Amino acid sequence: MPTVETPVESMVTAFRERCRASGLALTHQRELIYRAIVSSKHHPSPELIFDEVRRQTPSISLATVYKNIHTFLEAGLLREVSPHHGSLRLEANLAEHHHLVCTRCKAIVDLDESELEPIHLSRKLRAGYRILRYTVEFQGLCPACTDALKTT
Amino acid sequence: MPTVETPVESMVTAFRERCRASGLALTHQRELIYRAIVSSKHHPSPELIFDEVRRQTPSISLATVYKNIHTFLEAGLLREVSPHHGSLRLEANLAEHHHLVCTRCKAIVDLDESELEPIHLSRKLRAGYRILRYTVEFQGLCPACTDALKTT
DNA sequence: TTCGTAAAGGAGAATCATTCTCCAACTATG
DNA sequence: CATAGTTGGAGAATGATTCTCCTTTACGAA
Repeated sequence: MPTVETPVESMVTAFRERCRASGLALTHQRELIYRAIVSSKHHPSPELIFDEVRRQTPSISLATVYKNIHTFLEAGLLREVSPHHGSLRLEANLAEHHHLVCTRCKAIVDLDESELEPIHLSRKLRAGYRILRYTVEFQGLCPACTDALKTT
Repeated sequence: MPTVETPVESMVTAFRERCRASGLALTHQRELIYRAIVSSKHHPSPELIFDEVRRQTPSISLATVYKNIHTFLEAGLLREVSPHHGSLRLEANLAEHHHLVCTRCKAIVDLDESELEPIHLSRKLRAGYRILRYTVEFQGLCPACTDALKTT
């Protein structure tokens, strides 16, 4: 009689199917990397994933971890937590406002607080957290990139 | 008769006062760097600020730009657009959810969509943008860091 | 104003994250 | 199990950021 799959296992199963559907070879390393990310309760960096995965397969290379992370991001199997992590980006506008981030050209446009209704938490936030502020990050395409993709 | 200050000039004036109040020496380079950021309509990277500032003072060093950005961030004169830009951070959870980011230890915790009321835009977003999704980034302190700061 | 001192700047090396190159090993298939 | 096309491994290369070390500057006191 079949055992109920744990959430991690069912995600790994789905992962295998999606690899097959996308024509991605199902290698030992890929499954380890994906499994490490799914199993993590945090939002691990490539370096952390590498450390984890290396415990199972010490010969794995950091470059392999990076390559597969990008492969998985393109296939939509993973998501990047920060839409603009590559380089420090600064602003002097200290008023509450939000951001529109173009996923293609990485432009960031301000959206004033007044353009949005206030956000309400429907439950008390977890005990022990001290929330100082929030920002809404909208992801999408800016006008120039919307056009560029139409033309292509 | 006094001229009305432009927004940029009034921010630079406030900047000078806040430097004095914080005991920061008011150098030529600092004012140039701050002015470059305030004048930018985008959210510039250190490299872009350097390029801009170098047009006025070709001898300025990139290290000076970085050092002062950090000084300004600590003094609360600037804000970092991304709360976690240093390294790629990943997640396999593709469902809509939000993040609590600890500004001290950089931990990122998930907050389910159901813990928040839906967000409504009170006006039509700027024409030409194509919004795909949004994420609310809450910034604050996690329980461990809240305790750590109490003790210190 | 001039000076002394602490703070800040400049140049380039060092470090850290990420990507690339190139060749060997492996997966999927027949 | 042979083969073609992917993928993996190792280390060099690149890009962003920080550090080191020495020189210059800002600014309060004389």
